[in-house]
Amino acid sequence: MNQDLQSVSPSMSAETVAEPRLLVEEVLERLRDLIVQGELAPGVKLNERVLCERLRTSRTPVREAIKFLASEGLVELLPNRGAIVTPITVTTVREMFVLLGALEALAGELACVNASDADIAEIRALHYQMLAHHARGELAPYFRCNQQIHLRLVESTGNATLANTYRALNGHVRRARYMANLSRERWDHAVEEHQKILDALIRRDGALLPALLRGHLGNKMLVVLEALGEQAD
Amino acid sequence: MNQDLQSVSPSMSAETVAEPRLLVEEVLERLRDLIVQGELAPGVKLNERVLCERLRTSRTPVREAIKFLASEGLVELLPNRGAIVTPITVTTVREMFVLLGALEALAGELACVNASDADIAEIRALHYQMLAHHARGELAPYFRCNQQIHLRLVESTGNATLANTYRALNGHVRRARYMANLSRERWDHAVEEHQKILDALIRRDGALLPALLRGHLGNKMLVVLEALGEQAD
DNA sequence: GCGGCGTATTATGCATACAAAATTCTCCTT
DNA sequence: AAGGAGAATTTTGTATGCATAATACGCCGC
Repeated sequence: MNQDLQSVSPSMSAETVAEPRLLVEEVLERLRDLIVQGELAPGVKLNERVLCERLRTSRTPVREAIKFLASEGLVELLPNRGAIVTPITVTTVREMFVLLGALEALAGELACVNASDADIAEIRALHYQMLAHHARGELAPYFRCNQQIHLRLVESTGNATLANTYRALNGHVRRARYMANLSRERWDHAVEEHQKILDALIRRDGALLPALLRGHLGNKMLVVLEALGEQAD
Repeated sequence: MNQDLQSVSPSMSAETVAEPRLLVEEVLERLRDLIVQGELAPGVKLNERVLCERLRTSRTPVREAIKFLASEGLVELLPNRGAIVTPITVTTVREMFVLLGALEALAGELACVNASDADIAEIRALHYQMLAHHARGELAPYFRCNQQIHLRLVESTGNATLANTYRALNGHVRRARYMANLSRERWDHAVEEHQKILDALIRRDGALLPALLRGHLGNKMLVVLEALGEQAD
């Protein structure tokens, strides 16, 4: 959904007039990172005064950013009692993965039709980069590539609304993922799935790709739910 | 996404202590209605002072509500220039319907598994009520029933995340719909589709229902795009 | 009459002030 | 010592103040 406050397009020209970014945007981005990366853990209370000191602003931008994040679902508003980081429950994780599965399946279908050859080439490059990290056992970089691939795929559909919705949901799920202690076996399996996904995309197989993606997401869900220490169904 | 600020659960007991609603909530709800119902037309500037007078508050709650709606996508923030009601373009309408189609398809699939018999009975009742309005040519009540049916279907999946995402997107689309000047022919056709949808739901036909819903949404899209005065592809 | 420049006005963004609600702490009772 | 009433403190929600960016207006030249 949110279209403005996050696309900052960090232009690299030396003479950018340094468009003075709005404070709310700054705070919003920073808060979101803190939450997604788990530094502000699920369930913790957001104390405005503390956040103000940490972010060096007054309460106004902080409060406005919190409202934004509330709509995004990353924080929950408790009337007269401020806000907390939205707790992660087995139920919501499961719900979100089901939804993400459907979104990625749609993305796969659309990508087969709408993605440019350049889009696919870029995803292919990311895929091989990811394989390298897998081979070296570099988990964090692997995850980054992985995320990039999925995001690029969704973006290659040309459907910005889809991409925005995906990003928002993905933010939530990523919070849960940092605990996902991938076994080598599962990891290898995920990589295999990615290979099939890439192949289907290159062949623009609009029937197969959605199914592969949905299955892939289903497996991701199992991993995360396992990490949450709960039986998945 | 947004889970708190809209579920107000208007308890009907005579002795509800009248929990003093937060002003932001009030403003948020009111603003959202104004936008969804088109009273604040797409593209118009949101002047804080004017809104404050209209809603009898200070700027703070208004500004916070606007941030919330920005994340929801109903308004766009223009740095240093306030906010406008998100314009409706052919592109975004098309994008949203594609997305809605996938969401409802997913909902159909899940509903066939998870919906209770009571859920289905309720949808069935709404369906017949809708038929009545159709027979009498009562367009507005027809639309209300229609909305209700789709919403109930999505809710009957038991996937709250899905339902929230659906609601947000649907809000956008509804803004475009008030212009949809349904021809009798198209109207009849839509009703036929709804009949098939209901039948498939009752039979819990998890293979057919998603396809029907997706097709139905596709047709809705055509109607709306037509009304937007633009060729759909 | 039209266009452009400089000023006046307005609107926005951020900070702060104030009131009410929630929380914490204290101290008393049992 | 545990529990609870009540005051003190903190925190939130809302209003307002102030600085700056954007806009509107008027004036002048052409």
